[in-house]
Amino acid sequence: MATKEVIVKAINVLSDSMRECMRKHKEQTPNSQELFNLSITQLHYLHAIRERTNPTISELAEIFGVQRSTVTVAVNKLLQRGFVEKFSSQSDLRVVYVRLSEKGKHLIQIEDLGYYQFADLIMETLDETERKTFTFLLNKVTNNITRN
Amino acid sequence: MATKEVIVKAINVLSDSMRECMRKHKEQTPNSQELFNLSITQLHYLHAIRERTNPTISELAEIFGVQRSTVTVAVNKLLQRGFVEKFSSQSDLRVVYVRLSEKGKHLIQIEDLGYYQFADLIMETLDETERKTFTFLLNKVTNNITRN
DNA sequence: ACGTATAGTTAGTTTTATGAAACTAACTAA
DNA sequence: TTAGTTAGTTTCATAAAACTAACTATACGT
Repeated sequence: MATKEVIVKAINVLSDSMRECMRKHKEQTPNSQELFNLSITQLHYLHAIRERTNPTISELAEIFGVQRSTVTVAVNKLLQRGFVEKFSSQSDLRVVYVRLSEKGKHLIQIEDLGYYQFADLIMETLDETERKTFTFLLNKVTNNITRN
Repeated sequence: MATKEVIVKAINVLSDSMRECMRKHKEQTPNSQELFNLSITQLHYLHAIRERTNPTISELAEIFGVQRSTVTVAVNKLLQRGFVEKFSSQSDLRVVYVRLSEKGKHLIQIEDLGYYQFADLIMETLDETERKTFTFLLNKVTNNITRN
């Protein structure tokens, strides 16, 4: 099987499997109604906000390829529920920054536990040496992509 | 960095990067309006249908953890646009099977090209040996997960 | 043959996501 | 100071996705 095919297959299998895993995690978590009553899109926003330092509305619009108005609405919804905070730039009063609140950080941490479960699922296939190698390569790939 | 952290980071980085990559692919593809005027959810349905042989409505509802009525509506929408076909079981006339039409198969193939681009992005980080190792391990993981 | 269970559909509703257009406030350059 | 731009918001409209409840048609057990 060619390299590309392996990757495409892996993308399909792993993303299906992860969705399933996250769904189970959500079901198992207590108070999940309150915490997880967020759409996938809203979770994407929280992640994107966590990954950068204080993005602006326009940056988020750029990242997701949507209109600024869409971001305004989405962020305001997260604001109402206390997951994020907004604050103005001092040098340019038009600009609005967004960051996670403590509650938002906490939520994402709980969500990460689902990722951990999935990570376990992946790792239980491999022996100790393979695990090290896999982790090393994954890390290399990840770092490279982050750097663009 | 611990194994789990590497994986969680990789999930975040890779899924962000892939979303971005698929968006670009979509923009670059001609006739994308007609072909890709599908939501992410609808694409998930097409993938799920491709991965199995002739799932029923109830099976799809189980897979996605939604009501059967939701699946009926989603599948009918795909049916109207000619991406899937429905046909009844011969042994139980209540049961409806779903499969991809030729047009649906074609669509997914085009979408796979986006995955290929992403695969390229991943692979360009690694040298020949690393690539082989990475592919081998990924294949092992994937096969194991598929087998449940 | 009758009653119940199952597979799927239909109707109606709610929530979320999105875009377009009109708007305010703030900044920039001439 | 005036004209134009930029950042963000608000309002309005629409579509997708999900649910519940009521329904049809089929299957099955007794």
